[in-house]
Amino acid sequence: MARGGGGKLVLRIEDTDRARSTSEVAEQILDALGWLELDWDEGPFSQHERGERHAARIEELLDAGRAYRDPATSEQVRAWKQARGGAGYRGEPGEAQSGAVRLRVPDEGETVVHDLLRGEVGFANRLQDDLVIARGDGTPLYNFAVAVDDAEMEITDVVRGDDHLSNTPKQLLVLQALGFDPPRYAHLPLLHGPDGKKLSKRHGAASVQELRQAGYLPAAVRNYLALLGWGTEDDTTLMSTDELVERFQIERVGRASAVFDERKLRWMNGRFIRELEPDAYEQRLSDYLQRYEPAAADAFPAAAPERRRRACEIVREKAQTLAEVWRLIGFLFAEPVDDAKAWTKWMDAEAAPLLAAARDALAGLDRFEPEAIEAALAPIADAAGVRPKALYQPIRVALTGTTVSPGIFDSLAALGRDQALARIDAALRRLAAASG
RNA sequence: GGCCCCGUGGUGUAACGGCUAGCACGCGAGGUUUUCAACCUCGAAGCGUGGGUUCAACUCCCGCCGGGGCUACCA
Repeated sequence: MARGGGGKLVLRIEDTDRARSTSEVAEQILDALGWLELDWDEGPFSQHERGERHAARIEELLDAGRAYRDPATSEQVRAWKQARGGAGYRGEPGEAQSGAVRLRVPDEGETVVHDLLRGEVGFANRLQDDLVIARGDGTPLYNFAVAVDDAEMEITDVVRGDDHLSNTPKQLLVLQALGFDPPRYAHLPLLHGPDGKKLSKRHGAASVQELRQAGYLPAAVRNYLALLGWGTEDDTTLMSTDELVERFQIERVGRASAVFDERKLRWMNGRFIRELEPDAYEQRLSDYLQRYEPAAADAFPAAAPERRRRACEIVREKAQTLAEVWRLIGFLFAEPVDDAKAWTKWMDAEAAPLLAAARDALAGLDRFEPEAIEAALAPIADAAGVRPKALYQPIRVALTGTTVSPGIFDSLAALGRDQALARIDAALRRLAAASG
């Protein structure tokens, strides 16, 4: 956790899910980390070794008399507490040979968590139950396993969600019983979804994948996330990852939970995506389409490099996410889509002569480039005494099938003269057929 | 219920106890304009609440209200 280099971050995947195995969850999380462009390796501790080390530590505590076996059921424990005004449960050390293993918690004093963000948070020991560190069958429980792993893996800093703050005294008690020094703790505020519910770790991994699928760039996601619960003194909003690393200070992170607002992420992503170099843009887009856009998966890579580059150029200023791109440039790689509403709105008797005039003007051009195309088309609407839109929208519908596309001159040029004329001709034929 | 954390506009945040509480997203109104975006200008909108300390409180203390977390032989 050293700032500015060399630090190594250990991520412990401790989540399980009834429907999925731990390794599936791990795979998903690692996939998300890879997308976020964070390097990772699996580390030296195997699942099997962990189990043996935990068992040894439990024995150690049992032998030292700091833990004991207790057959009490949860109902009995509840009754015990009820009878004592909610005091922490205390079993009968030394009696039983079976049952869960409980750690003996001191009756006096308090266990205080030194948190980087919240200062000292104290928990009275007399209110803390003698916590179960292992089940009757000997398998360890979370709060015990985590504490042992932290100690044995020599974790220096624990940064995790706020929801673990009240687990921390339990872990501290385990560490204390085993004679280990505790790591430093920082409990970050939780994130809430737009629905007001908390975004849990389990949803978290899925959520990063959703962000990926929604067409956001890793750099934008990192920037946005950093600004949740943290802000700079000088109100800087847009920061490269390098700048983030340089400026971020965990001590400045706020303590209140934050609501995840996707609209701001969209805006931010738009800023990042427009900053991308042409090659990077095409690469990102290509990867995205390959993964999420079945209709484009074959068509895009199969197209001529020149066309792909052109498509990226004309769409770049318009799309805020990668997910919006195909909708805008698909017409360059496939036939026009069928949008009945667009057709009935713009393709009428008034459109036919305008389209025909546009077709002739385009056919006569020497250079089929945006400026030349604009110069050729602009007079047509003028001469007919109609708003430019009356000319351009029918052309757009003829080329793309819809009313939304990149700039019409750019679109025409990118499509090329042959295809552009062919599509306008097809539209004219369809118009003629309709009018009988 | 008990324990713990938190509370600046709709959202995310900034502000040595001291300026008309700043910035960003979003929203509204204009502008630009071939669609949708983008972009430019202007605008509305906030310190949960009641006390206390102080010359002075968003900032410190207490109560209340509100939100959240933990209260498992789950992680």
